[in-house]
Amino acid sequence: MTKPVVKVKQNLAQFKVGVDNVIFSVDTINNQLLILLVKREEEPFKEYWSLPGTLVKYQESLESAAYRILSEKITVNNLYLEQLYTFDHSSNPQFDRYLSVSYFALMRYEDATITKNIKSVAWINLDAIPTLAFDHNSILEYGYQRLRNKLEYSPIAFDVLPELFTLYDLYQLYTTVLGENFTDYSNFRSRLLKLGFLIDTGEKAHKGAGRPATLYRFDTKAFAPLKDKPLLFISHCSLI
Amino acid sequence: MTKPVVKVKQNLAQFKVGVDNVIFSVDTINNQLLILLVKREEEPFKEYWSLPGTLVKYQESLESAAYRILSEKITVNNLYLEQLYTFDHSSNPQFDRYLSVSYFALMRYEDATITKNIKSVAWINLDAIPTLAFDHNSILEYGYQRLRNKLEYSPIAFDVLPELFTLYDLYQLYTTVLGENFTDYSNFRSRLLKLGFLIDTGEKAHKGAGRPATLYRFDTKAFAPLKDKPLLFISHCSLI
DNA sequence: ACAAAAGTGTTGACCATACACCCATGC
DNA sequence: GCATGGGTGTATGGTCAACACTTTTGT
Repeated sequence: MTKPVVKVKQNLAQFKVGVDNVIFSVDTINNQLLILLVKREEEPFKEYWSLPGTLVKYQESLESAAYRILSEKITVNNLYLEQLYTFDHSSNPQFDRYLSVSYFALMRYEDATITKNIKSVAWINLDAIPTLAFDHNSILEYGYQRLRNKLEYSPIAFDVLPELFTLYDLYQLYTTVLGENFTDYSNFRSRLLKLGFLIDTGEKAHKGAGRPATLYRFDTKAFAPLKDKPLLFISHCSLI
Repeated sequence: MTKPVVKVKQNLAQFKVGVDNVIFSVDTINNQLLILLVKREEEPFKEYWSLPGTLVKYQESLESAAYRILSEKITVNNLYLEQLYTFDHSSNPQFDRYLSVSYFALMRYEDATITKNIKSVAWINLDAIPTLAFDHNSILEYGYQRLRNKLEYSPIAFDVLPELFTLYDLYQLYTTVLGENFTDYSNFRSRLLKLGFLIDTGEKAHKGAGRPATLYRFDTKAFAPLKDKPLLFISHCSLI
């Protein structure tokens, strides 16, 4: 960043800055991808659903604001959050200019609970998103694209899963976001294990009937050398 | 974006917004990747090199500001530009808060000329970047990562190349950015042609001795169905 | 004729896919 | 015993990297 220079102050725009979050949760049980939306109570776009957002306060960083939005609506243990894009809105020049910095977040549905006593906040299925306030539909679309890319190329799944998880948990996370037909479980399994950053803890998870599943742990150190390599989690060799 | 709501004005931060550009140019003749830097003439960081930046004026969008920086320093025909990241700087609370929105740009070195009469602006080899002002070294690093990713996964090369180009032009662009050993020319060639979005114009480029090269054109329509497919331009199937 | 630049072809090793099959547990 | 969920194995076709080879031009 270039710090403001004193002598050129006259033309400079003053900005208000808002943060809007695209918050995804993965419901692996019902195989749903959900978005957290809030119903607006004021004009403009009164009664429309919108992405949860806020204006940035003094003494609060952008990222803090993003986390504040989250914590005002839900409580969650494991999540992934990153900045998405900054949208510029050349609004009426008689008002302050307005910038919207969007963030996207991912978590498991089972792991997130909407704070009590908050009405007009809901998890809505990605396939059933209505027309949202402002340009939030396109922000959401942009966030969904980023989510898919991140899941394919980065180990964000392990920020979202608990410390110990089964390979089936992982697989379900992937299929819910990317669709059922990106690869079958058997190949997914051998691919991930071959990469060598999943540690067999020896512990087993018992889920009712059936053979108990091995619990794995993500090994950050073993993953480090692969950090800059592309295309780790899914295979996309076929060009068509 | 959520529009400012009137009743909660007291706590809100006011921002100045700056734009900083990471401007890459590819010198395919000398196989160099260059960055446009400017030498600061004021404190802080006087005499340090820095990324070209500016504060955003009234009536000017973020992207306009990014283009303004460019056009004040260089003239260029074909370029690719996109937003990179928004950096937050919780500076002294008695001053306005400051946000830096960074952009990255790519062009060919042959195609870009530094505007006359501008001193202390230079193309500097990526391998010889000094310590820059502020946190510009990390912004640059972030931009370089994005550049490599974009080149691998998106057709940005065709925004940078002229309308008609040879496959060797394209290959040199890739090797200069990604390094010599990502694939050899023969394989690069057959891969790209198999994808079917490069049109043989029939025209030939004569560069002194040697067989004349076929000039190709990028076919946007033929590319469209591949837009959302990952991993088009380089192969990364091998996991190690 | 020869060098230089462009373009083609071939091969072995490896990987992805699809699918069939085996294992461990609760009831 | 058997349904249920977890895990293993294998054959086939495709892809890629490496490298040798051919074609077309200028001098």
